[in-house]
Amino acid sequence: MEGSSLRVRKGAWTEEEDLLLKKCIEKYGEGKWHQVPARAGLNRCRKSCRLRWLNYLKPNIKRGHFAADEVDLIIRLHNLLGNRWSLIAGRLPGRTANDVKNYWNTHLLKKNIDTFTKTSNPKSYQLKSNTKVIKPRPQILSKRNFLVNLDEYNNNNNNNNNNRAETSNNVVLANCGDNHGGYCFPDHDEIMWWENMMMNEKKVDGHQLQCSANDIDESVLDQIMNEDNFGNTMDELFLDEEPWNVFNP
DNA sequence: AATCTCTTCAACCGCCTCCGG
DNA sequence: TCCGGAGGCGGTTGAAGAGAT
Repeated sequence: MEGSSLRVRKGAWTEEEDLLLKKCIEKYGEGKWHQVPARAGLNRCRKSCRLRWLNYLKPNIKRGHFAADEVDLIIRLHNLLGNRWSLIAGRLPGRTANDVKNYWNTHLLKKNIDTFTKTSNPKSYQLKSNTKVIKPRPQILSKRNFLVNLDEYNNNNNNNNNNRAETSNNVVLANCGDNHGGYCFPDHDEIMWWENMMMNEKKVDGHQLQCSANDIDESVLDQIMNEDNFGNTMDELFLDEEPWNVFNP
C-alpha cells in the first residue's frame, strides 16, 4: 500500500529535499520513480517525488499569473475536453496540470458557474444534466488489440457501412466506452468524434461540444478547430505528441 | 490588535491503465 | 490468463496567507 510504510515523510517539501531530488533527477534522469527515493536519499514515497518534480522543480515551469491568451485557451479546451487537465496543460508551455486545475477551480469555475450544479460536497460541482461533454480518452494500443477491436467494431456495425472504422488512414482510438469480453472498443460516438475532429468538421455527430451553451457558438468553434493561440493547427493540437497517439495500421 | 472568513495552491489519496513475469 | 508493481491522472484536502470585521 502506497504511503503505508512507516516514517515516510509527508507534507511540504524543504529546500534540502528539493535539492536532493533535483540532483537525483539531474544524475539519473526522469522516470523509474520507485528508485528515486533511495537514489536521492529521500524519505518520501515515489509519488510524492514525482509530483514535486513535475509540479515544482522541473525546469521551464512557468509560475505566476496566467496570461489572457492562456486563460482563453484553457476555457476553450475545457469546453472541448472537460477536466482533462494534463491534456490541457500539454498545450500550455510551462504550465502543469495541477496549475491548470487549480486555476480553473479558483478563477474560472466561478465565472462558468451557470454551467454547473453543486454536489453534496460544497467544494465540488458537476455539469448540469442537460449538457453533454464528449470526453475522448485516446490511448496507446497494441497492434493486436487495435485489429481485434476494429474487427469487432466493424462486425457490430455491419448494417451501417457509414459507421465502419477504416484502416486505410491514420486512426485515433478513443478509450473504451464499453467493455466487451475483456477488451474494449470505443463508443460509436467517440469514433465519430475523433474522425470528425480529424477532418476538421464543425458538426460533431450532432452533439454540442460546448458545455456552457445550448447551441454551439460557431465562431468560437471555428477558432478552436482551426488554430489555438500559439499558432498550432487543430491537427497539431491533438496529434503531435503523446498521448494523442496516432496509430498507423 | 485580535479574530474570523475567504482564497489559494501544494500535496495527498484513490483509482485506472499498462506492462512484464 | 492472472497478478502485482509502476506510472499517471483527476478529485479533494488542508495549511498558510490575505482580507474583512
